[in-house]
Amino acid sequence: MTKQRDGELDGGLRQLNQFLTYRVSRLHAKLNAQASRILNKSVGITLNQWRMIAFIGGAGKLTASELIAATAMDKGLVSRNVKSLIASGLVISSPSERDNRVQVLSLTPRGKHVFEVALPRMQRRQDDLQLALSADEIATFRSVVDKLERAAEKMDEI
Amino acid sequence: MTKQRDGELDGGLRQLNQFLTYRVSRLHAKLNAQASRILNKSVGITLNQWRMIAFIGGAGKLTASELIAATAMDKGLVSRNVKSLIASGLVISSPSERDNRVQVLSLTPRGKHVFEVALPRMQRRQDDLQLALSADEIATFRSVVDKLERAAEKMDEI
DNA sequence: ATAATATAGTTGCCTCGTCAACTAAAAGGT
DNA sequence: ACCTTTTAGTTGACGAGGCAACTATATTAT
Repeated sequence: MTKQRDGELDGGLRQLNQFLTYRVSRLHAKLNAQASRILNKSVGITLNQWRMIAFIGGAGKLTASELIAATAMDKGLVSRNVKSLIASGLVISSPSERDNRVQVLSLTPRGKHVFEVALPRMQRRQDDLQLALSADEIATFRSVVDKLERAAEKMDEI
Repeated sequence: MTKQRDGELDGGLRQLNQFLTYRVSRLHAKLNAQASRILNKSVGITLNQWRMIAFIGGAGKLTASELIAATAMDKGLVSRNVKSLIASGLVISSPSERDNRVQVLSLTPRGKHVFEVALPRMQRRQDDLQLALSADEIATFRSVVDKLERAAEKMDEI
C-alpha cells in the first residue's frame, strides 16, 4: 500500500534525490537491527560490544586505543562500552607495565565463552548474507562502497 | 598508521565478520554527514527536515501520515520535525476538513525558497556521487542493496 | 631538570533514531 | 445508538554516536 502511494507523491524526486543516501541509510538500519537481534538473543550483548569482544578475542590483548583504531569507533563510545563489558564480567582490564595511562583489555572466561558462541553465529550470518549475492556482485558492491565513501568525503565546496 | 595496524590485529576477522555491516555503517555515516553539511551550510536544515520539505514541496500538500509512508521515517521523528519546521517558519499546518485528526502540511514562502535552493544543490550532489560510478555499477549496487535488505529481514531464527 | 606538547582515557552534553504508551478522532459491526 | 477496533499524531524514555572539555601520564625539546 505504501509503495504505490510513493509513486504518486514523489514525482520522481525520490529517485533523483534521495536514492543513494536513503537506501544506504535503510540498509544500514536493517543490517544493524539484524546483527543486534542475533547478538542480543544469543549472548545478550550489543553490536558495538560484539565488535569490541571480537577484536579483543582475536588479538588476545588489546588496549582501548588499539580498539579505537581497529574499530573506528568513537573514543567515548569505546570507553563507555569497556566499562559496561567489565561490569558484566566479560572483559578485564589490567594496567600496563610500561605506561600507566593505558588499560590492557582481555576477555574473562565468560567473555571467551561469549566470543566462541557468537563468532560462528555471526560468521554464519555473514555467509547467509553473502549467499544472497554472486561473487561479482560482492566485488562490485565493495568497490562501489569504496568509491562512494571517497566521493562523500570530497565535495563540500558549496 | 591505523590501516597497517589493523592487518596485524584482526587476523582476518574483520573481513569475515564485519565487512558488510561495518562498511555499510561507515558509508551511511559519511553520506549522511555530507548531506547534512551541505544542507546546513546552504539552507540551515537537517537531513530529515530536508527529506520532509522535499516531499511536501514535491506534492504541494501532505499529511504527516503520508509523509511517514513516503519517507519511511519514524512517527515520532516526523512529529518532532514537523514541530520544529513550523517553529522555524518553513511549514504551516492547517486542519483537514474531513478528518479532525489530520494536519495538512504545506510550505510557507520561506519553506518554498528553501526547497528551491536546496533541490538543485542536492541534485547536483547526487549527480556528483553517481559520476564516481559507471551505469553498471549503479545498477548492481541498487540490486545488491535490495537483496541485502531482504536478506537482513529474514533469518532471525536462532 | 623543566617546560611544552602529545597521548590515553573519562565524562558531560547534544542530536538522532527507535520503541512504546498515550490521546483523540474515525470507522465498522451489532 | 453503542461498543470495538483503526488510525493520526504526540510524548516520554532510552541507547547510539559525535564532539569537546578535562585529567593524568608520557614524550620531546630546550
